[in-house]
Amino acid sequence: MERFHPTLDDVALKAGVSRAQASRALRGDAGVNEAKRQQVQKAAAELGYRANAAARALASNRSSIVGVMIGEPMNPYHMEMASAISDELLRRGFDPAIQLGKVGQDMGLAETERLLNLRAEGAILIGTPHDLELLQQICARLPCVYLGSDVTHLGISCVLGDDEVGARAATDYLLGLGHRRVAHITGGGGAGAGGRRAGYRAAMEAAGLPALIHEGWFDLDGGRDGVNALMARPQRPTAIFCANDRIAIGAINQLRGLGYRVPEDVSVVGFDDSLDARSESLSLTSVHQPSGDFGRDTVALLEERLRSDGKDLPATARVVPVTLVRRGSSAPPVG
Amino acid sequence: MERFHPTLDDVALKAGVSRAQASRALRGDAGVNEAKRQQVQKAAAELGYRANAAARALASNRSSIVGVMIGEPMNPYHMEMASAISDELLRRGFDPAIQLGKVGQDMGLAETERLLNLRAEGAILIGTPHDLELLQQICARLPCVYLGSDVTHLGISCVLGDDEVGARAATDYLLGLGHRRVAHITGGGGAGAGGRRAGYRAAMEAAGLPALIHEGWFDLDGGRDGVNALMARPQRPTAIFCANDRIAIGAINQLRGLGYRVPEDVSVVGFDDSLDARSESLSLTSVHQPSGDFGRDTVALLEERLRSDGKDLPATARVVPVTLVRRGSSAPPVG
DNA sequence: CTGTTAGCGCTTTCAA
DNA sequence: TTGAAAGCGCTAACAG
Repeated sequence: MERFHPTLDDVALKAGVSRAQASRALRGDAGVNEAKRQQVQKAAAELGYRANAAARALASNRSSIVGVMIGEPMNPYHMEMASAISDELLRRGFDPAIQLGKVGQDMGLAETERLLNLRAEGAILIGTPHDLELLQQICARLPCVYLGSDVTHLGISCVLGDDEVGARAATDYLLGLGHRRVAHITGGGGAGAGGRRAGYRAAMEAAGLPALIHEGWFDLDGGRDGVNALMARPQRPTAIFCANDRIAIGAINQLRGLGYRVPEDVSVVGFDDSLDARSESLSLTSVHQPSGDFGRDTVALLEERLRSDGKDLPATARVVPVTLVRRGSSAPPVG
Repeated sequence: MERFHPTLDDVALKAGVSRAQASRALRGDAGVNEAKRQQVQKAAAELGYRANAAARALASNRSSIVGVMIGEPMNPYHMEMASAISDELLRRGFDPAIQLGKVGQDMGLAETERLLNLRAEGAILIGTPHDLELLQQICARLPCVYLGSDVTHLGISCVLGDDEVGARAATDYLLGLGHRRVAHITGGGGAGAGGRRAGYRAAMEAAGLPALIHEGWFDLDGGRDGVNALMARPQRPTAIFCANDRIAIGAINQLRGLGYRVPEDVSVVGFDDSLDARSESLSLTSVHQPSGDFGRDTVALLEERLRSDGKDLPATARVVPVTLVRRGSSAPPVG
């Protein structure tokens, strides 16, 4: 239970330099005799010195803290993003303050308050809040980058996957396999749902086929309801493009429950390429959103805004390329 | 972008009291004239004052930070626990420092270092690390409570569900429905897997039936492989008790993919009662582990240890009662 | 009940 | 390249 923590003075004393020099040496400041730097580092290591984050923040007036608000912690893909972002923040010397959202509830002012108390330098918002009013209130108090959809029209910088291109690729792929009745279960008003709907629409239109849309929502039950509705139509689809993997998983489950085989009777394609999609159990064809790239871009964008300090940069949207990954849940139609 | 932050001096000045009194008033210390307290609070509110967490930590020598290490962020049930714990910490005035584990990788010294830098008062470990050596190293440096299985023999306090009773209840329930060939897909060496295996064994033995165990692991693919193996046996099971919901989901999916109906041909029961289990899509019968209770017990246990300060309390195990929730994935056997 | 006085452990001028 | 000195914003004795 490391109760005693050596201070910088202890290190300085042991290394035979002043506290100021010890501080510089440890932080890699220029202007320190290389030999002394070694001495200081050695002394620090021997004492098991670890800088007190609070003292450092107070003295330097820089907390290094960046809030990470996770809208849906129960959505594994959100967590994959969060994980990538957290790693990237750490790599760049920031200290992530992760906040977990509640089911069916936007994150909001309470979380922002906490970040303000911590003197967070900025925040990254993963698909939350949905409420744009709230989003603007948060962004007015803290430099933010929003992840999931384009909100530049609100003056907010963001990073998003190329939803439209991804959706179009998925739909075109199904059409290319020979499917004609390709349906789409949407993510309703969720982050990215709009672009995916548009991409699907565009692909169907280009093929001269009618769009077959069921308005759903980003969850298992969205997929289940979508399948129930779509398969009850006189003209049953032979392929379904789902707005995310969770919908796709719910859809496959329901299809199989109804006695349809996947992919023999119905092909299913998802979006996100989450860990579950990649599992053998599902082997879900899906649009891959590279979480690593999202992490890097998001942090880079935030850092840029942080560095620009006061000067209001125009809101930027970074669009991350996405790619279709073909797996076992899709095949040409039979007959 | 709230660049300016009023300090306690600003508040004190405005309220016409000393800084010390302002501090006491704001923190709810006893020994402050009630009228003055009001004044101070009013002044603070008007100025938009928010205490600087770093300064407070430095001066009081109490960070209020508690680390929360999440072993499998991509496991929604882990996140449900984490969410409950985070809420409870906040409620009790702690500041959760959430750390996300990587797939297939224990959390370890690097994360501990970070907590030590933050001068965290303690840590809560959710199902990580698996490596007991590592676990002990972490707990030697920071007051910890482990969540998921009994590790009191290592001198570490922990909170866990009543795995054995839960597993027994699930198995007895299936037996009570009339099933004779009840199989179990285990969680391998994962947290809680041992108790669940034992509970299943005990129930089968009490019924005078042979145990039908497939050693799996806590993931979708564990369920898939388990089903493939079990359904290939000459004596196919008519019911499967899975060591967690993820296994159950993989199992159901695979069963349906193979053409079996659930629950008509095979009943499936899970463990955890995660959000997904409760969804209509799955309607999974499962052993409910109340995340709220886990959160409260875990934080209470940690707080107790924190208060006891130096005096080494003996390691305690808090066992949380669990209950079976019957849903659509289980039914009496046909024929 | 209240104010004064010291720091907490670090960074950062400012001179040397 | 170095050290001395002055705080960062707050809490916690200690007197009144």
